[in-house]
Amino acid sequence: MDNFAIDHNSVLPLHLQVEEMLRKLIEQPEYQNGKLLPNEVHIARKLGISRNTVRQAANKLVQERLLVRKKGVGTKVAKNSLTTKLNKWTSFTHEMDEKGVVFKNYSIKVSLVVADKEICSLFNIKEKTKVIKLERLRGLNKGPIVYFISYFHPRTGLTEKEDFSKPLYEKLEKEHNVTVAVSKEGISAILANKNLAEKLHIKIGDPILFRKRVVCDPGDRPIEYNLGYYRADSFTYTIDIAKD
Amino acid sequence: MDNFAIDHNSVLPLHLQVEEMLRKLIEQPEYQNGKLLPNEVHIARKLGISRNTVRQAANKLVQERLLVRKKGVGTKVAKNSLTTKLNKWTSFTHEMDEKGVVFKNYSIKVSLVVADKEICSLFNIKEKTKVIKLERLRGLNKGPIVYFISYFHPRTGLTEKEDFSKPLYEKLEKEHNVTVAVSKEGISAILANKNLAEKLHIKIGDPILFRKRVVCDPGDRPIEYNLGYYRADSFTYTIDIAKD
DNA sequence: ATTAGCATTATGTATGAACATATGAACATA
DNA sequence: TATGTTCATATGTTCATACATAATGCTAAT
Repeated sequence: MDNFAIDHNSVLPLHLQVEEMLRKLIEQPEYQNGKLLPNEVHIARKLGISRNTVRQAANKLVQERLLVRKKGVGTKVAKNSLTTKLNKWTSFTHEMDEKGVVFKNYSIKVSLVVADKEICSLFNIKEKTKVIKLERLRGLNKGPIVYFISYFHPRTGLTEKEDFSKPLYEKLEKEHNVTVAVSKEGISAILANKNLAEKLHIKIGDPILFRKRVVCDPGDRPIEYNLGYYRADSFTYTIDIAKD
Repeated sequence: MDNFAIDHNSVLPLHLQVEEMLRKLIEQPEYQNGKLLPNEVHIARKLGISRNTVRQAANKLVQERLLVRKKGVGTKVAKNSLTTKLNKWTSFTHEMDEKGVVFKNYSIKVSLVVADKEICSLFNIKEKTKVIKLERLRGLNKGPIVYFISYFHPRTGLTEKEDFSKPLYEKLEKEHNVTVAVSKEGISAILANKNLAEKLHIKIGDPILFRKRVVCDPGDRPIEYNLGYYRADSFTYTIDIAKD
């Protein structure tokens, strides 16, 4: 911390600078081993900024469970128990949202296909019924992250000519009066085959997080059958089992 | 909001009072439909408190993804997309931690059992080797939440006489010099049988979140084989797939 | 020796003020 | 019509300050 300086002229807000500083600081073995961090007042004075700003920065790390504070005692690095690093992915997407960096579509393909047995029994429709199939490759600017395949129940009224570049669930709600709620999910890990490897810009045999999902309306009627293939590097996945 | 008053004499901090107020406020249909909340300055003036305190309260909800703020525009309720309510469980446990309310053991049973085939192959030990089996029923004051069964690799040096009421992984690190890191997890949902229903205080047939987990040391050698049966009501589970 | 109480320390809560910056609307100009 | 300009607005950042409260250890009274 000693050889670290705040740049008051930087476009980066002070609290973000301090946050970065703290992240680096707490990597040091002493702090990993449970030594108390310098106290807030001390840090503030040392960096020549307000205590509030230091707190604002530290709050972020507390929120991420990297730090634990104890009134009257001090602040230290959280025991690296199993829960550490847990919220990496969710907070990542949230931050992207906040900064306006959004998931974008790399490519979209819409087709009308004959539903296979699994889909027919899931959707409870006659065999050989045709359904809309949507394939999307999505990711950030730096590259694709997930490859989605979706099948939609005829009930949705979606057609082949639909503009699928708009946000999907928003579209369903607004234009087709269909509200959604996930009901069942299953996840597993698979290895990339040639097709997936090319799409996701990874090597054949690289790990992929595979998610199978049935999206239903509030009445628990299936709306969408969704297959997601995620690049597994640095990926944290969250499932919601809550019913209410 | 109008018929709401701040109690400066309450033991409850102001920001918590405001937080509660906001939670109630945003349940109203108008705000659910996208209407902007009253702005921070207005709320502050109205309640007779500082804007910072209002912000502190609102921050919590932003953090939970219940609210979204937009500079120069205002604050409104987040679109209830699929991610809403996602972090309920993790944030719940975190808050319990902060308040010192901890998971406690309802019952503990330790035994020495002959490892079955699955465990032997997983632990890479000879068939019929005996291993320590630990059964724990854990939860909060209001009742049990999870039933764990753990099998430990002989390498850990754990014995039948061990005091398992202490924190498990802490114990392994300090007393047995074994550091842990989860390596593989699988989760699924099952229905409660008679045994589980009795243990978890639920009805037979109620949903249970089943987690199978192999806990390894940093060298990726298996330490523990863990089966967890979680009450599935209001339960949100998070998996970390990241490797680094 | 044990305990009650006190001082110290660090975080927790709260205030009020000021300026920065993004947004969108109204207005003006080319 | 299209493009700037300005302005009001609401959130974002930062500051200095004050007091509350929990934890810890020391000290003095029992």
